[in-house]
Amino acid sequence: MSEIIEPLRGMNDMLPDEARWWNRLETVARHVFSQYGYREMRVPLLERTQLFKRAIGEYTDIVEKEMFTFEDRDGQSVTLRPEATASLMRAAISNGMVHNQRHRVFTIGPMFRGERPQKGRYRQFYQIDAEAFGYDGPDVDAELILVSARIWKLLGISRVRLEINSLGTPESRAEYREALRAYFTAHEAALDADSRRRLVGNPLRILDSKNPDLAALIAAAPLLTDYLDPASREHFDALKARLDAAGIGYTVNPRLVRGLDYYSRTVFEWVTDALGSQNAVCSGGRYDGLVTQLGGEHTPAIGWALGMERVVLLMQELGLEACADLPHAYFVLAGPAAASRGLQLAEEVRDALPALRIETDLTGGGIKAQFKRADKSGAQLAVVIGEDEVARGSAQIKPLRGGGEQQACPFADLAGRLASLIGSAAVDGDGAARQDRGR
RNA sequence: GUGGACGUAGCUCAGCUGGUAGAGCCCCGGAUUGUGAUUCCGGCCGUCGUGGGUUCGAGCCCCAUCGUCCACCCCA
Repeated sequence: MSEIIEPLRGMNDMLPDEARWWNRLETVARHVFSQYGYREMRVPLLERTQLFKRAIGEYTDIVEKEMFTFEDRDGQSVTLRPEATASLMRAAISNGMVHNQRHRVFTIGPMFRGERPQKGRYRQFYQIDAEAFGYDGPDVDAELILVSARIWKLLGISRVRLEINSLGTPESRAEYREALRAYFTAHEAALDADSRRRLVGNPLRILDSKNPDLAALIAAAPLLTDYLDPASREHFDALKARLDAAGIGYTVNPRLVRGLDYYSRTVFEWVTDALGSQNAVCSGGRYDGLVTQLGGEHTPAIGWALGMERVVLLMQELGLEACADLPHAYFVLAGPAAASRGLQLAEEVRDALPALRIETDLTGGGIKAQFKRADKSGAQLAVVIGEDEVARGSAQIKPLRGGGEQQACPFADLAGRLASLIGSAAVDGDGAARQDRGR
């Protein structure tokens, strides 16, 4: 045997039991997107490094130290996308979608960031991204938040809280940045090393510090809200009114600044207290200047990204349900003739009841062993087909959970009998269910 | 990138002050003839993360390395 090849740090394999949760989340998200007219878009995972530098900002942590960047065969610098918005907007520009047009889109897929892994933070991680471009009013800001809120609602997620803020225009933000820099420079002695570093690069990020020693100093710092230009303030007030009208609870967090340079005006973040340190499950904001930065015509835009592993973790923590994938019926097939006839019967049942999950025993082993597997599979019913059954043209159906007697069922009635035994809910197709393989 | 904890069978873990490894689960088979989940019996499973070092001897000590987890940082 050769040496076993291990996966890379922070790269995870997703096994079937885990994937059930992801499927549930993705199914719900796709459903909600279709309800609101958001259409799917898929873009490359690999882009020119320059795209991310220009979009996210040269001096952000992501670009400075977290990107997977390397040279391709032609010696050109390429990067595995650390987030989706830049790629999506590049694609929108490349394909002429921003010339006096409006679009609402979403994409689902992996992102890559070379951070030290911990709970809810991995080097390859998955996001669901929603973006709307071509709309400049606060209505679209509200709609995007409603889309995310509806995903929580359908999933049954609680313990998430919405925080919102407005960053204003780049000009008012610059003015505020200088005010902050002046304030913190005056108190530089009280700052920790990280904050001193941020004082030079991006003083707004000091506001995000988790250091309790800095809490008082930060609380007394100038407020972004006081520097907001009138148009941004009006926009923000209108968004709040929309949210109030829709019954979406939120708190205004004047210290919410976000880490990507391209944001302007509205920013928001859904946070949870159930996941430890990585508490942001979905966040985003408006990026009206990005398209121009990427060489397109001025196009207002806004979007959010939802961290799929964080939401899955939250679903599990809250005891919610995943997609059911346990078979409804398990076919026990004893003997060569039965194996062949059984597969054929299973096909007929699948034709008649498309939502039913049927697992056939493919081992050709003894009946006892097959029954053990039938039980282990979690199926509700075992359908037994052996030599006798084939000769008689009638299967035996045995309930494996709860009560009920084993009964004979002519092959011709199999689909109908299974449908009535299993129940219409399951036969019609069920989205989510608790799975108990045992009792 | 910084700090701390950890890394023993497929899984969860035990292994006392160093003397060349155990349990439960899982899996396979059996407890008379075609029926599971309970019970009983039997079987399979390990280069003790990896590489060095100390020692007569290391899973237990030392160093390095890789990985996991938690926090910082960052952010989804």
